[in-house]
Amino acid sequence: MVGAFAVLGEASRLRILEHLRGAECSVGELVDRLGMSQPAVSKHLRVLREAGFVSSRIAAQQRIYRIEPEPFAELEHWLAQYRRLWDRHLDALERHLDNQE
Amino acid sequence: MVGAFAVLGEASRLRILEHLRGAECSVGELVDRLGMSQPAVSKHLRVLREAGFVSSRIAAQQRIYRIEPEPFAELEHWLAQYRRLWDRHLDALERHLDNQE
DNA sequence: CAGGCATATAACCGGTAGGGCATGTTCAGA
DNA sequence: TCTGAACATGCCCTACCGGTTATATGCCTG
Repeated sequence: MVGAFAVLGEASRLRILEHLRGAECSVGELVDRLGMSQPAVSKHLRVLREAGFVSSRIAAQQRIYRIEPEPFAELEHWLAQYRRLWDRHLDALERHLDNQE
Repeated sequence: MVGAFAVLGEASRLRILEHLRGAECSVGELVDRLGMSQPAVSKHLRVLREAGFVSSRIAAQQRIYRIEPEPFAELEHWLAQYRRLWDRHLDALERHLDNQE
């Protein structure tokens, strides 16, 4: 879990994810949009890929990257442990639903 | 936003939050539970405090720390931008499982 | 008010992460 | 098969981060 946060705790990587959120993207397009060197972008993409946030497919000479949903689902699950802190109403609702069963 | 993730991208700080999730806690109690030096714990608490994840009140010679909900709400909000990605994923998974039957 | 406890801060150090440059690798097209 | 495009990787350097030790601060207690 800490690994996922460490991956997201980097401005360039967050920007990459925001770009990929709209549509999948080649490395070159990301380089243009981020104004960073191509090796730097590739390194970040590698980190994101090894953490499962993105995957790539090969199209000719290009690598097309896209977002993968699983790590986000894990974040959601982690966050749920803390949700009752700021949404006690939802917590009460959960107890209500539990009692329904 | 990236700041919040950077704060969470550290094992000791996540452990601190998990301890505080159950109940508020003094620095000394955290030192005992984490098996770390007191200055290290204080440094992490400072980072967490400046990021808004925790707040402290003074009780005699002790500082009692507790979780603050706002940053978690911001995480929730950030995650919502990506939620539809894994909602679709879950939908696809369900359809896949349905087809299995 | 002196002493001790709980915590914060300072100074320092070793590891590591991010950036750039140079280079390797793969593939399309002439 | 040769060339160039697109991307990955290796290497180096610098900056920052987390940890420890030592010290400062603030508050109870005798």
